Amino acid sequence: MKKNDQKTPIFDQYQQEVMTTVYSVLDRVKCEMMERKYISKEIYPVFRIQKELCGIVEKSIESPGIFNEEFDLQSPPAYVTGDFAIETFGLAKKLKESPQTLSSKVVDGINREEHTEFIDKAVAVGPFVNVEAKKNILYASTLSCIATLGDKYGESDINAKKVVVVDYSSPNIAKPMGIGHLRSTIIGQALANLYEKTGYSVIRDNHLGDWGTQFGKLLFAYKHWGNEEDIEKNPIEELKNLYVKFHNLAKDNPQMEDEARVLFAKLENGDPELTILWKRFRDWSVIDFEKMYERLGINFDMHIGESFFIKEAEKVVQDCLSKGICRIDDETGAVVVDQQDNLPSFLLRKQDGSTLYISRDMATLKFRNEIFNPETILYVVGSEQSLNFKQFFSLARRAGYLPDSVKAKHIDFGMVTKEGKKMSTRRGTLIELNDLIEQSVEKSREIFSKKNPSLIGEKLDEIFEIIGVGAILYNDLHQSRIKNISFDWDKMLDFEGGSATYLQYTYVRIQSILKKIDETFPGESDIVLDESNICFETKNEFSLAKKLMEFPQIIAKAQKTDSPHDICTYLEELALLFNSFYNDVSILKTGDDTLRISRIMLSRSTANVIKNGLALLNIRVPEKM
RNA sequence: GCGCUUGUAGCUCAGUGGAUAGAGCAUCUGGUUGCGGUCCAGAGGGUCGCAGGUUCGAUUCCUGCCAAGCGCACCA
Repeated sequence: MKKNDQKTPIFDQYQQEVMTTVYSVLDRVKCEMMERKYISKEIYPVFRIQKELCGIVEKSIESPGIFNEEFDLQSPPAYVTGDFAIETFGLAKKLKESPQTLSSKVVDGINREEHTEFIDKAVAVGPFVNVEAKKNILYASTLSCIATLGDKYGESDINAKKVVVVDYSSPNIAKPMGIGHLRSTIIGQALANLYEKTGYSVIRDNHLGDWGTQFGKLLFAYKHWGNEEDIEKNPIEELKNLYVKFHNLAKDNPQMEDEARVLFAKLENGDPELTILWKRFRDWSVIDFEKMYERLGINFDMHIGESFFIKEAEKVVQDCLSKGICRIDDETGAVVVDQQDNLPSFLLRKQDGSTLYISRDMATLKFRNEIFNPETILYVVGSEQSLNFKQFFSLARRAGYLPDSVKAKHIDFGMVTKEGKKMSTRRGTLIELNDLIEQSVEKSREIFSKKNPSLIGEKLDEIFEIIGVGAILYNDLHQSRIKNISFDWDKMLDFEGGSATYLQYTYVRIQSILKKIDETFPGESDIVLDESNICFETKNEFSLAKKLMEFPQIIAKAQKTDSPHDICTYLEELALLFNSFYNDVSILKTGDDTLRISRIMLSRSTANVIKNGLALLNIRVPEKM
């Protein structure tokens, strides 16, 4: 079918708007590359210790560079004395020596070293080396580092000057956004934050599902049952009703699907009337989505969407045909990509000539590479699409749209299920995001106004909003991505144990302590002691500081493995350690001035890290609750 | 039928080629006249789905099987 390139003025105007946004994002990224002040990895005690220990170990076994920069700082099990542990099995294999020989060599090397910054001494236990740190140095430099960096503690330059495009949320415009798209939105935003904090310049792209056969369906429904008045009043609700009505009737009238496809093909050929309608649907939806994004604290650089790429998608098909990696099917006339790399064959263009998801995605990929030159592209999309992404990446590599230098990752995640079944618009089991947020916020209002009746004032609504929204975000992020989440109102709104609320509460409690301190010892809550004066007394205090020290490393690992839930696990452990410390000693009653102020610094550092950690997950902390 | 993912404590989930597999909830015991108990400490509870294999060592890697979920061209 011959393409009609005469788009309506509306479409042209829309394309120009998109390009304006794209170039402003590009400017921002270029600027960032030149001017961003990165926090050097080298200033963090955790990385300095790692480097020091690695150096000594390599020296003591006379094998410089053997770790190849992959030396991991591990902690020994709880029942073993020692701050760090090294196991020599791996080395033994590489060097063809016995683990025991190596561990005693390493221990000798460590104990022989005189001018160390953090490392004190070591003992060998069979194949293990248990290392003791200079505890006071580790403790003081960690607290001092946090006090200096504040909100920036944890950021690093590990991935400085690299660009990542994160493609996430990507709701379909013809449908209301439900809890399924929430996962992509939340995970994508957390990953974008993680990448940014390790040095990446991040481009956040909401690749709207604003094209495709579902628009044919919506146009069909609108033409048959659409009521202007109702739509004006409540556009999103009415569009949803139309969509559901279509599906209900199409079950018994399969020809409706064909008619919808015809309408979509007309739209793709630039039918002016349909284009105007399409643009209206799109605008309404975007406005509606924006409200939700704002509430969840999600921010995108652009909402380009698939519709932008339809012309280029056709060129992609032509290009692939000329490169001989796909063919026109003799019988149907559709464009087919044959079985390759053990992947089943699939279509690149429909029989009626209109584009498909994968051809538009190919064009999108080409565009992103040409304009932004990214090091990595993340596609945050549910795992039910994993076959599609394998086909897409395989085709893109063969077509030369995805050079080996560019990493493309499908960040997959499990579904949100209800009673073991996927929730969907069609089944009517979809829970809408608005309802979810409302209910969560209401629940937090209910619980906290009862628990803490003294909580009054104008900021109350904001506090409940922070708690309610935090509970939703955390519920989604605290378990590993890949697993299905079974949807359960009670669990989602459970504010106990391993929840955002527990972490927020710990933060608030620290703020309260600091306030109390200022009443008794005015001005002490924000004193920063000189490193040489910072001290501690109990084991709990040290364990807490050691945990605080690990934070930058945890961020690096969470980014590297695309696992926001590592941050959750870490924060829960941290909060537990703080609560132990809190239970153990009274800061207010600490008589010794430097010890008391050190403890205040420790508490403030903990609050700081909880805040920074939750911020990575897009969760805010209230000042009271 | 083929492919992908998952299977760890009663429940929800972490974790790992190596030292005695961990949290939260639930159950039981103890602490607290507090810096906000939405806390802390402790106990019980596990053949890490089953069976083989690789390895000095496997819950982790490989193979087979069982169970659940998802996917397998004109949807996205």
